[in-house]
Amino acid sequence: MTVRVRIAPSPTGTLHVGTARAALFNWLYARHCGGEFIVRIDDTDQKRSTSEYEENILGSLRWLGLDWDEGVEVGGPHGSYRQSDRFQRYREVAEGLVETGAAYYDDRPTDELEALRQQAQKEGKHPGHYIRRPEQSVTEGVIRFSIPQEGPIAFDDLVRGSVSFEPQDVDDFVIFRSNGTPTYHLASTVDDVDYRITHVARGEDLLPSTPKHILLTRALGAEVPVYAHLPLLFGIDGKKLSKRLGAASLATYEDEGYLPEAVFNYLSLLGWSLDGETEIFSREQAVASFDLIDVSKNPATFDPEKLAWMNGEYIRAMSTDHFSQMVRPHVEGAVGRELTDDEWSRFEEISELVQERTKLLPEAGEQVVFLFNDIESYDEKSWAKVMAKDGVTDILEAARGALAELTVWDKVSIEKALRAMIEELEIGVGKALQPIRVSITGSSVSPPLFESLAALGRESSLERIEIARGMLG
RNA sequence: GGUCCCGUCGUCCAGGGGCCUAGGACGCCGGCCUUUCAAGCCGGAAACGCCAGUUCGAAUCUGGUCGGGACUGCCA
Repeated sequence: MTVRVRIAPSPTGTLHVGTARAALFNWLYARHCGGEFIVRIDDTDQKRSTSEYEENILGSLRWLGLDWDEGVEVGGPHGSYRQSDRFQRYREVAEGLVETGAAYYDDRPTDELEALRQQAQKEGKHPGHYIRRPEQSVTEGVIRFSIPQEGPIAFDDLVRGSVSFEPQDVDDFVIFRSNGTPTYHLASTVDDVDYRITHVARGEDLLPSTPKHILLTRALGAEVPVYAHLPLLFGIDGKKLSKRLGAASLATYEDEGYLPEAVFNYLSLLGWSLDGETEIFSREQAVASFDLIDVSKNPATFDPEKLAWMNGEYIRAMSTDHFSQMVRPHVEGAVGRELTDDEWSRFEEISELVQERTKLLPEAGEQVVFLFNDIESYDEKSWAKVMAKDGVTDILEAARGALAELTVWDKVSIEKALRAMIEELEIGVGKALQPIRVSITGSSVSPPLFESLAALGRESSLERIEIARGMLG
């Protein structure tokens, strides 16, 4: 039997990190088993669904490298993979279930239902306890699924083990709304049946809904899929990862300069591990050893710091050419204009040094603006720490003198000249170099100085040292 | 309130009766390297929620307890 798994995002928002992780695990499982990964759009909530969100979601999945074998945009043998195209099908199923007696119409008003819920709660019972099939049958309103009050509903969850619910604790849930649209429970279950989904790996928040889906599936006369309820993801504050806390949307990570490989790698480590030791690994390695049975049961906290570290690892691992190419838009963004190829070659002189110092792509831009723009203002702390000191004027004058004599402007000559100067002045290397650094980069933190001077060029370097010297009075 | 799920360093993940004086990673602290910052290298602090039981032996099995979470909608 071919493994068929799916991710069924609902386009009521951007792709959430938790959904992305669920998609990732499904994808990994499909690839590991040589099965099929399906992307379906659960847009039964027509009020909140938009095509913009759908595009965002699909774009993020593609960015992560999760390709799908069937689904929206790529098609497949099961017709449309968008639930809004299948409302007729759901209506037929719902009405069919009414005919067989598995479901019933219910026209009781909301406040009446609410009263029943409160009564049940007061008695320490499940809220849906009294919301069962009424004596008097009606032919309009919502359609509710009638929970057979027989034995417990038990199943073996791939990550949780055996789980069981008593039928009296499962409410007669609505499968079809009075406005003629299906609910999530109906549409999702019908689709899983129609599309021959074999394994349903989804967030643990859906565990309590699983008995409903199992009963529905059985009422449809279909085989129940294997379930795997994935642990939830939490934000660093210990609360459920939410949009309000920022960065819950995968697209944000793309914008902030994270690499898809790093995000893929990091996400796969939330609730799973390759071997308990290896942190950095390829997609292929993950595919080779991934199995839903190995997914951990406990919820995980999404740690942006570890992601950032991992992103840095990936940045350092790429070729410098590739890095330069990736980082160019970020550098141009920081500089504020497009750079000519001539200017760009200045960056390339020190790109390797920048690469080592970059965790997030945009950081590279900040490190090298000094190469292209004049120093508008010096970093306050840097100035106070290194420039507002005795002897700095002498150092800058000496440095300018030494550098002005150079006929060859490259790293080796610059270093030689400056070291000779330092020896003459009989001061510490750090003490001598820091004022020069602040003069030409505006900050006490920068890429290595000799290379920076070389890349900046003779004219600008001398000029900046002079300007800084002038500011000291 | 009810149902279900979960409890190993601050965080993520190993360990599933003896190999555990509990391992790896991020972060943190200290050191080395060093022209700053990174990177790299070396070292350190840091956890089996608690109580019983089973057993020669429990982080691992069982029960209870406490804590956390999810769900409880004509959202998904």
